[in-house]
Amino acid sequence: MPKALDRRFFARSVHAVAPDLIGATLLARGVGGIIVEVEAYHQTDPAAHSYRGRTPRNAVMFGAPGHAYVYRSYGIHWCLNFVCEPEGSASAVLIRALAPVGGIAAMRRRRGVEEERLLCSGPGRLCQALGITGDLSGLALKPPWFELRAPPSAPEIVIGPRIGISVAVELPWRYGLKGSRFVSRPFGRS
DNA sequence: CAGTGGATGCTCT
DNA sequence: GAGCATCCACTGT
Repeated sequence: MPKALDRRFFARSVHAVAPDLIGATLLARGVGGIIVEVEAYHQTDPAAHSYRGRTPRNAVMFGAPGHAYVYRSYGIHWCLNFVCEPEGSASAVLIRALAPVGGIAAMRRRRGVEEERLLCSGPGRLCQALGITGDLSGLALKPPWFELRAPPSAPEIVIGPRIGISVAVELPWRYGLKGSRFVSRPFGRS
C-alpha cells in the first residue's frame, strides 16, 4: 500500500482504504487525533448516498479522490467522509471516531463536554469537535485545511456491520481499532 | 444498562 | 411529505 496518505493512497478501493485509515492521524487546523473507527460506502451499495446517482448534495463523491465530502445529518450534525477510488466511482469512507490527541481544549469548548471519551466518539461529535462544517466539503485532504499522517505501525483491526443504516445492514464494512475506548459503539467479540 | 422519542433542516420523490 | 450514514435526555429496570 502507498505509504503517504496522498491522492494515490485514496485512489484505491474503499475496502482497502478504510482499514488502512485505522491508526492514522487526522488534524483539521491543528485539532484532531487518531482515527479509530470508519465505515466504507461504495457506489453499488444501497446505503451509499451515491447509490441513486449524482445529485447536488453528493456531487463531491463523484469527484477526485483525496477530497472531503461533508454532509448534514438529521438536520443537526455534520459528517465527514474521504472520497476514494478512481474519479467517478463515487465511493467514500465515513470517519466515525477519533482518539483525541491535539487541540483537546478547543474540542471541549466546541462540544461543551469535559469527558475526553465523548469528544470525538461518533461522526457528528467529531465534526463538532474539529469545527468541520459543510464549508469544508470538496476541499483536498491536505494543508491548510487538513493534515493526515500514516500509522506508525500496522494496528490490529476489528470489523463489523455498519451503524445507523436501514439497508445493506449485514455488510461488514465497519472497521475499528481493536481495544480502543474511543469507538462510537462496541464491536462484537473478537 | 436498555429502550424510546424529540430536535431539526435538508434532499429527493 | 417521507426519510434520514445522529445525538441527547429521559424513562424504566
